Formats: sequence, C-alpha cells, structure tokens
Amino acid sequence: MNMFKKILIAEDHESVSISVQKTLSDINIVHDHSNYVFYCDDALGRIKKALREEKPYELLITDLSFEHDRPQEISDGATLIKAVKLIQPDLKILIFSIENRSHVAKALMEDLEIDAFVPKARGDAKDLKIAIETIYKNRKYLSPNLKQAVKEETPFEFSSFDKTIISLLTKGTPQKDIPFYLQKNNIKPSGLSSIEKRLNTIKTVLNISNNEQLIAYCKDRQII
Amino acid sequence: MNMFKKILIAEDHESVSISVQKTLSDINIVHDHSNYVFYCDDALGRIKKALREEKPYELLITDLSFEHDRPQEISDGATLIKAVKLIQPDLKILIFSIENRSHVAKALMEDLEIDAFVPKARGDAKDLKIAIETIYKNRKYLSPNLKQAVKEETPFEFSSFDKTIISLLTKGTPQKDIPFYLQKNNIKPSGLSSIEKRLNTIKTVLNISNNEQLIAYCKDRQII
DNA sequence: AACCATTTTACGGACAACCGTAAGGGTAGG
DNA sequence: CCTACCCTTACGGTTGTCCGTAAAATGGTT
Repeated sequence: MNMFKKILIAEDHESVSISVQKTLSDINIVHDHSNYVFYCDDALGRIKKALREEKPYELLITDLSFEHDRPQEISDGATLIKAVKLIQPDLKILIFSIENRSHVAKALMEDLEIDAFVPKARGDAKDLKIAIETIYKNRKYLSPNLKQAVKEETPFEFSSFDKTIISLLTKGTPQKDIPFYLQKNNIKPSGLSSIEKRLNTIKTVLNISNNEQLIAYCKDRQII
Repeated sequence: MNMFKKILIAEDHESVSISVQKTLSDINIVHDHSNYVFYCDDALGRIKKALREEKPYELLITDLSFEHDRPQEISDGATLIKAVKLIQPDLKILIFSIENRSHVAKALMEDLEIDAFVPKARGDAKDLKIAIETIYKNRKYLSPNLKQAVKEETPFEFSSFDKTIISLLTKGTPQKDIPFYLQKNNIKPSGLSSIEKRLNTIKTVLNISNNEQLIAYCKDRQII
C-alpha cells in the first residue's frame, strides 16, 4: 500500500513527538529519525532545505502552541503554517493540538486551509492514523473527538474594539478612564458612552448581568 | 543494573501513554504491555488486584487531569493518589502532567507525598528517565523544567469564603445581593460590609484596583 | 456578671457605573 | 446642497459600589 514517504513533525513536547513517530512506524511509514523538530523556525528551515534539494516533504504534522523558551522568528503553529503555505502550497498539513473545541478547529481548517485536525485526547493515536490515511487519499479530516460547544451557544464575535476595552478592564483601568487610553492610541470610538453602550449590548446578547461575569466568560473561552 | 519491574501508567491520552511506554523500554524496563490504563478507576482496580495476587506494583506514573467522558468514581490524578496511598502506602508515585508551575508542583509533592513531578514540556522524555532513575534510588525528584512564578509573588491564600463571593460575582450576582445568598447557606459573615471589606483587603494586598482585574487574576491562576 | 478585644454589621457620603434621551457629526443617495 | 440615516458623544437621573466611621454582636478572661 502506498503512503507518505517524507513527513515532518513539529512538536515541542519530546514525549508527544516520540509517540507520533511511533504511530507513523505502526502504519508502516518508514520515518527517518531526523525528520522531527522542536521549534517552528527549524521546521520552516527543514522545509526550505528539502525544497532546494528537490526532495520536498509531503506532510507536516504540527502542534499549535510552542513554549517560548528561546527567541524564535515563528512562535506558534498557525504562523508556521502561513509561512509554509507561501513556499510550498501543496504541502499537506495536519494539526495535532490540545485544542479540542469543534468550532475553533473548523475555523482553523478554513482560515489556514489545512487538511486535518486531530485533538490530543483519548484514542488520539488511532485518530492520528485515520487522519493520515484519509488525507493521503486527498480528503480532509476533522476528528470526531472534537467537542461541540455544550449549549451550541451563539458564536458571538468579539471585535478587536471589544477585546481592547475588556483587556483594559482586566488590567484594572476604571471604565471612565478608558476614553483617554483610546484617544492616545487613536482608536476610533473613544467616548465613554460608546464604551458603555458596547458593554451593554455584549452583556445583553450573552445574557450576562455584570462586568465580573463578562470577564469570567471571556477568560473561560480564552477570548482574552 | 537493577530497575523497577512492575510499573502502572495512568494516562488518558493514548499518544502520551505510548511515549511513556517507549521511554520505559528505552531504559531497559521490560514493560508488560497491559500495564497501562486510561481511567483512574481502572488504575485503582489494577493496583488492588496486584496486591491481592501479591505481585504489587512498584511505581505509578499518572497524569493529573483526565477527561470526563464517562462516569467515574475517581476523576482526577490527585484523588487517585490519595486512594492509592490508603491501600498501598509504599507505592512510589510519579506525576507526569501539563502543569508546569513550580509552586503548584511543590505543593502537590508535599500534600500527596509523591516521589517525583515531571511536567510535559520540551525534553520531557529525558526528564522522565532521570526521574525514574532517581526515585529508584529512593530519592525525590522535582523537575528542573518547572517554571518559577515570574514575580515570586506573595502566595496569597484565598479562603473558601473569598472563593465563594468571587464565584458569585462571576455568576453575575450583584455585590449587594450576596448577603441573601450567604444567609440562605448559613455562611457566617453575611453582612454586605463584610463582603466589601474582604474584597477591599484582597485588592489591597494584591495591588488590584477593581473587580474586573480581580476576576482576571483568579481565572489566570485557576483559583476559581 | 462585668470587662476587653475582635469581628461583624449598620449607616452615610462620595463616586463610578448604568441607562435612557437628545444633540452633534459624518456619509451616501437624491 | 439637502436630507435621511447611522454612529458617536454629551448630559442627567438612578442605582450600585467604595470607603470611612460608629454601633452592635461575639468570644474569651477574670
């Protein structure tokens, strides 16, 4: 049976990297043991080098978040993928991440045009095998292990303006002082009333009754 | 060289479990392939069974957080460890977790009387090997990869009362309504002034200026 | 029972947040 | 150029929070 021959693994956790390599060998992929890296910069370097030598990679398996323990040009998986797409658009990409929210995974698949998304969870090794086999057949793969939002809640879109004022609140800025900050940074609506109105509509839409609950909501969903 | 002969791995992520097994075999531990489980309840069952058969485990490697995808008696690693200590106090225990904050790891080592703490991070497989070799020599092992709190901040102790009122705020309860709730649940200081004063001292000690910042602080540190 | 120390509660003024209304300021279409 | 419309801002009244002070309750000691 045919299969990918040249795969690159970008993953900062040594233990995860090991198990991905093991999984590849389980499905009879002869995986050269040097084809894994711990930093995004190294991943991009390897891909460039392989292109120069005209032995390009066929698949990139990458994590999303990498620990910032040394200065890097590229510090996360999403940025890496964008950079890779510029130099080798046909490279197949599989994200293997702790992120397990369905709507986040879907958004990433569309925005980054990746081929598969597998969350680190129970049975993730089996999941990974299926994903690799699926994308080898030129099909997309969105893992069934992704979690639907419990309440199928309205995917309310926080604008960057919203995030700015909420972030300021979490830094201890009193609401009435936010206009000064916004003016300094030339952010468009800067009136106190605009801030009040915006916070009010957010709270109404999300059925939230005070600022404290709003902060908790945003923190839980990693909006800020 | 002598080494552990009977080890149990409790870890819900299949990929991590695989790499731990691989790591064990790397240091020449003959690891029976059935000695890993995906649920805490199964872990406790295995340990009990091994005791009955007078072939007890020598080491337990466990995660801290497990996904709640089916009803379990024990749903997290800390509870598992407490239960295990009751039936086999001499069993050596190694926590292998995503948690990488030094003070949290230290607290766990003391509270649960575990033998080693290794965070899932860069080089965690090597880290794991060293940890196992160290505890085999009856020494404790606290990984050097743990992160010190950036500011060595005052480890402020939130009382259960504090957590209660902060939780109520995050649920949208107005401050002025909290006394009613406290009275209903027979929580002792229930006056509005007591709540105000408590919030005030917390904010003063932590140098926090408003409730929003306090909520963010607590969410970031998983206090609530 | 009387005393003191600490905690809890009640009260009141100052201030911030909330909310409706209305006035100002752009922009697109006529 | 005018007008209708929307977005933004200003204003004021109400309510909630903040914070200091003082009274009341609690608990321990003699």
